[in-house]
Amino acid sequence: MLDKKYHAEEKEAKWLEYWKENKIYEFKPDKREVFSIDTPPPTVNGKIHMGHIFSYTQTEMLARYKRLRGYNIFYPFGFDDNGLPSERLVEKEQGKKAHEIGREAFSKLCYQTTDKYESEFQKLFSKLGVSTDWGIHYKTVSPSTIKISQASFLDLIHRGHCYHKESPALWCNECLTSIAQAELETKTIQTTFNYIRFKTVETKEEFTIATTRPELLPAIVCVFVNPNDDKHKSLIGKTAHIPVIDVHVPIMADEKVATDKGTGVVMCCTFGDQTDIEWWKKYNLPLKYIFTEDGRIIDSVSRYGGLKIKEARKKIMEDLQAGGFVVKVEDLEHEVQTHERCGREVEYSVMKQWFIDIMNHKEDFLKIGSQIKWHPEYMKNRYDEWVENILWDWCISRQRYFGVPFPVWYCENCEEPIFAKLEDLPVNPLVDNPKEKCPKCGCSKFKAETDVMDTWATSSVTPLINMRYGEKENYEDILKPMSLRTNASEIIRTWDFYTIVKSFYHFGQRPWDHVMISGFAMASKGEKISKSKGNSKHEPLALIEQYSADVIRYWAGTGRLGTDIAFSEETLLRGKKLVNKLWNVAKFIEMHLSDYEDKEFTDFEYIDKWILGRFQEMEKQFIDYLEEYEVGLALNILEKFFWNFCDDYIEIVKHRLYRPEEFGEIPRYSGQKTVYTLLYKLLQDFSIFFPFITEEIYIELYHKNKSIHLTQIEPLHFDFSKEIKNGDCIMDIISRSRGEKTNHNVSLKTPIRTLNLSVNEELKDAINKAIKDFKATLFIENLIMNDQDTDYTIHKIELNLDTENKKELFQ
RNA sequence: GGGCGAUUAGCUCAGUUGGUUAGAGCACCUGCCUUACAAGCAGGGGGUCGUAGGUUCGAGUCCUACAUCGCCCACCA
Repeated sequence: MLDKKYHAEEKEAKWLEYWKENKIYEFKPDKREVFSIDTPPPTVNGKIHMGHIFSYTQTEMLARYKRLRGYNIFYPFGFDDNGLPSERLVEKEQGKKAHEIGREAFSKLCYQTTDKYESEFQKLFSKLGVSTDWGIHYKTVSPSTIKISQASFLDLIHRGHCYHKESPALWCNECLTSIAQAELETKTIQTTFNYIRFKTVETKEEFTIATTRPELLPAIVCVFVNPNDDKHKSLIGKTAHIPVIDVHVPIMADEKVATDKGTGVVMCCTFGDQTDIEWWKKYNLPLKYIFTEDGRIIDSVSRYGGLKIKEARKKIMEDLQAGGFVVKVEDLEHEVQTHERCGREVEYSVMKQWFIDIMNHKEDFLKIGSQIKWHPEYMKNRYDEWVENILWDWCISRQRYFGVPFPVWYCENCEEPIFAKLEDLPVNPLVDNPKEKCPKCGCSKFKAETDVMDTWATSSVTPLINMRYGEKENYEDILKPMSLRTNASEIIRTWDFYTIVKSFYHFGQRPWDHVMISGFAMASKGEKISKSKGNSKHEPLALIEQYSADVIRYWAGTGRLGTDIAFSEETLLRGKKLVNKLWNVAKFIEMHLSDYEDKEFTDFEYIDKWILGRFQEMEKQFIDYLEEYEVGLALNILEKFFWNFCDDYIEIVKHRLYRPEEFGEIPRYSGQKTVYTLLYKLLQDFSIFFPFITEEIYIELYHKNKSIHLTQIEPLHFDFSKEIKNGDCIMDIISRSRGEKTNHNVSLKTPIRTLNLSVNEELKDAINKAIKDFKATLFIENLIMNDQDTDYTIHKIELNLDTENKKELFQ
């Protein structure tokens, strides 16, 4: 017996335990086709908010759908715990920088901290009913992951797609590491645009350069003007004198100089921006690197050496002012590139870094991108745009501690890099040593590579981790490619792109068949959840306690794919009502199934055919939506059908279920069979969204299988199109008649003395077939039906307002 | 500046390939104790579908421009 009230907290805990014990979501290869999901390993950065719930739930629902369609689901969860995000978390918690703590101690703290947060994440996702197999979950710092990540690196080295080179790289002087282009975030800042007067050495001709970064004056290696710029043509070929710094540099011409920006004269520094690097390469300019790695001017620059970048900017401006070199200073709002992890403006550094070749294979990456089906389709543009516009090879080395070490040493004598052997992985070059002498010079002393890999270098191999790449017992056959990758749009350029890069290099093929892109959870409309604003007032665990996991899932499951969703108490309330209704209707149906035995039966009442037909129609659309990964739209139509089922159909069939002596045993059985069938199917469909309450009802009422989540959706195949059409008309008439009662402010049980209709032949036939249901539902005493060609016309609804009659009816 | 998306009732959102009177929930109003559910049921009011053009017999839906918002990218001279 179902309880009178559904107590979510108690039941949800019960079913979580049950699923775990019975290994309901365990992955075991068998004859079934595998549907594999590459779900984002969340960054373990300490904060769990509603956004996490949202982005994982839609994927989870898809896993449940595919499971119900007979697929063997491979759905491992992971945690992205290596790299800079974890380091920053630890530094924040400790109130100390990594280098102050020391490499080994710091790594230890990172492991401890990420473990702690991972268990919190796991707890949350479990509570949500995420149907992952926790037995195959992974971390991006475990020995087995490090091994795969290192193997991936070595494979790329051997295939010639990865190289070590001294080259300008983006540098963060807060995190003290190089970073990749994908880690940049644009920020708008207030600054000043400084117009500075220069002179040519030869003719003392004056010209002005506008710059936001006067502290780069000591790094100027060249001045550029546009060759077609009449105003500045005369400068070309002359020598510029840099004020205050007192250095001479050549003035050259380049098409890239825009005449309408600033003054049309540009200083080229090594390095101030991307264009500087291009010019540096193109014209083979000297290198004047003036910043230390922690963001100060190097000591060899006189007057400004040792100053922080911003201090130097201030001081040099003072000096320029004093010398009369400043023409004017304008306030300027402009955008700068910052490091997404810390917000610090990025600089450029020149040092040896490990790069993965991107620029030579852009066409291939675009081709692979188009072999993948993107949901929604327009998200593919984001990918294409990114690939088309990318400018740098992928820098994967980071001058940090907590990450996957490069399996590399360098010969102390000849600098030759020595790579670890595949069979020795994982290795830590700081601890382990090469087993052979340097093949080049025979030296046996080595320096370890101290850099670690960028976190994306590892998270880009999640398909390889999943398939246990390089292991004897692996899933390479089943997971090449995986079925589905899901993530939000912001990491198309990183996670999706890098995974495609690696898959292409390792296997020459796409990593997955489908990519599903979700939107973001917003704190409210137009307001992204952000830690700095602290606008995610709702703690996920508290919300689950308050509303139940099923209801939270309802919120997360609404809306269209790729579209942002606002946090909304109203939506939660709506979900709560829906869950409650499901419980109540199940109770009602249970009540009428005590003597029910399921058997073959085709002699359905007309109205039963109508609702079965309507369900079949709805479920077809429901499945179509889910096949397009439109979880929210599927839920939408299911919900709509369900309320109609309760309010319309159940109200009609009640009489038959309660009073077989009046309406007959067979019509009652027809009703029982209908509600038995439909509740089962509704539970299956709803189980995608509400795994807990549907399980509770299923086990109590059906229990044909160990769990509803192991059943299969088998679409109905009735041919009830006529019944659907005429049944809808009957429902219209019922609805209009009920309206008439309401408009008279009387109960719906008020009898109708006379209902006078004209109907077409087909509808007349339908009403006659459903006559008992029709009359009983509306309490019709007298039905008059005339003929007409069009569907129907209601001529008169005369209510019987006589209280005496009403009394009789209640008895 | 480039790309993509969004703009529909007071609020949160649906509206499939263009086809009668534009839908739902919440909120609001009016009724109804109806042998599952008052966390319910039956009704009602409320929308020039962002703006302006265009295509069409017909446009919320297709095209063009513009506006506003969001995301991604480029812009440090």
